[in-house]
Amino acid sequence: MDASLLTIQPTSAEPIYRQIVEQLRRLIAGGQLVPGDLLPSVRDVAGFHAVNPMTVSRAYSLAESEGLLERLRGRGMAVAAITRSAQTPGQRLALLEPQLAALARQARELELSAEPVLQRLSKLMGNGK
Amino acid sequence: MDASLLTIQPTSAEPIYRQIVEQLRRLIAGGQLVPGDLLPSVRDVAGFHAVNPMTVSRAYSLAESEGLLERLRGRGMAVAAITRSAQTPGQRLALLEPQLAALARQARELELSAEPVLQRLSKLMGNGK
Amino acid sequence: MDASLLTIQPTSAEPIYRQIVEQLRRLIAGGQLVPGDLLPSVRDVAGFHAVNPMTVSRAYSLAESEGLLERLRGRGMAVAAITRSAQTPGQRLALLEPQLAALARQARELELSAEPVLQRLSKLMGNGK
Amino acid sequence: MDASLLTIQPTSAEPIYRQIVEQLRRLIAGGQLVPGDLLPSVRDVAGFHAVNPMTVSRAYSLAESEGLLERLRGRGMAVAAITRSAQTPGQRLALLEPQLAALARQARELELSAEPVLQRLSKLMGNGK
DNA sequence: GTGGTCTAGACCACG
DNA sequence: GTGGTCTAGACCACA
Repeated sequence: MDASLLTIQPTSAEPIYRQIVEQLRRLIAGGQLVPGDLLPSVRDVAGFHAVNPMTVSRAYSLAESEGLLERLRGRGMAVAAITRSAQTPGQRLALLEPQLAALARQARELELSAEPVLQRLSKLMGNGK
Repeated sequence: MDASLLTIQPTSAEPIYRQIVEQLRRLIAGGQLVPGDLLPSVRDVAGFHAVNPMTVSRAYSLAESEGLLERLRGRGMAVAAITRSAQTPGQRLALLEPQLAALARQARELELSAEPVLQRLSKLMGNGK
Repeated sequence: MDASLLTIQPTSAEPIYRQIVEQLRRLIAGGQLVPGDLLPSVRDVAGFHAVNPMTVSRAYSLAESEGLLERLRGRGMAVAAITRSAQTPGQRLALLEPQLAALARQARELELSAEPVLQRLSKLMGNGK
Repeated sequence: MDASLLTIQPTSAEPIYRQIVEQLRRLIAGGQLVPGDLLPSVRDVAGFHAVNPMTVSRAYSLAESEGLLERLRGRGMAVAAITRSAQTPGQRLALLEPQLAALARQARELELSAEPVLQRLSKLMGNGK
């Protein structure tokens, strides 16, 4: 598990710590990181990507507080065994409500009808899934 | 052209001034605002939405510097004549692409299938439209 | 003397009233307007160029206070008989000092040497004059 | 890179924030600021020139939106990598054209011949340079 | 430490 | 009436 696992774009509008957390979230959800996997150390990641160690540390801490990672004292951070998927699909959908409402409003401002928007979104989501 | 034209969410992560600029961009692209239309005055918008006039002014100035609006001295701000309104629906849909992509990504992270998300969005958009 | 004598660009960054004053100054300096000439009425100018009569009036008043124009009661505004050219050339050059200093500073910021700047200015001034 | 890099004239008709943006544009075009150079912090500039930090911030933001500067989060603002510095002297001279034209016009209005104006400017620029 | 955003309130320029 | 500029000061996000 080396530091090159992560991709960081320092010029992006998205904060670096959030880039890391989001990537971890995806890597875990996608199975590229499985429970128990050890993450590269803060120092390694910071050195490899030339970012502030505090930023990496902050990302790890945030991921830990979300239950994505767990701290193994003396060994580092590892992917947590506990998953968040215990929530019901309805609860998870509810988390998207603000984004969905914003999207609906924006489409209305653009005088777009529902059909093309839904079609495009469907495509982006891989509608077979 | 009254101040209720704009929607402002003070609690959003997006800065107020940018919410305004983005909305103007969409309203113009969608043709709800056409070249020459006079916008509500800075003071009207500020009063109506209970925000600081300078915040609105900043939005208008930015929109002007982007070529969206033009100043009619002593009369206010108007939708610029040289504007890329009257876009095709496809071009307008493209303006939503980042939001759609983000939504798709988030749904994937939440392990949500396309169907319930599309259904909810469809309802929010008034799917008959 | 009709209203078409003046050119007004409402979209210019230069205030309308100043556009008018500056044009009057030039027209008088250039001899196109000679002392005694009657100017078009405020109402004519305002109507012809679709600007606010108050703006034209303000310009005329300003020109009057500068000694460019004089008010002939019941007849309107006329080019003043008194000229300002009584000043010595040295005094007039002194009026340009701030602009000259600013230009020198800007040229320095651009790492431009004196020669090309002087050459260009000379050309613009019609160096034979 | 200290705050004395910039010159601010609080009494000028040109807004302070624009004075800053224009100076940055020239300093970058002239090569005195090269891509990657870190600018003095908003607080330093504000303190040094006794202006409000927000005024400086506004200037930096504008310069960023123009592509002149880029934000290095947590470190400050730097001259953008994608920049049109290294211009030819001719291109740099062109940036002064509006000022030169205005000066020529004003000299003409003041009935000044080219010679004394050029002489004075030459002196101000240190004509040996 | 860095810049970003917002407020409250003043004053100015323009029409 | 319109928008523009600036100040003083607060709070936040990010590194």
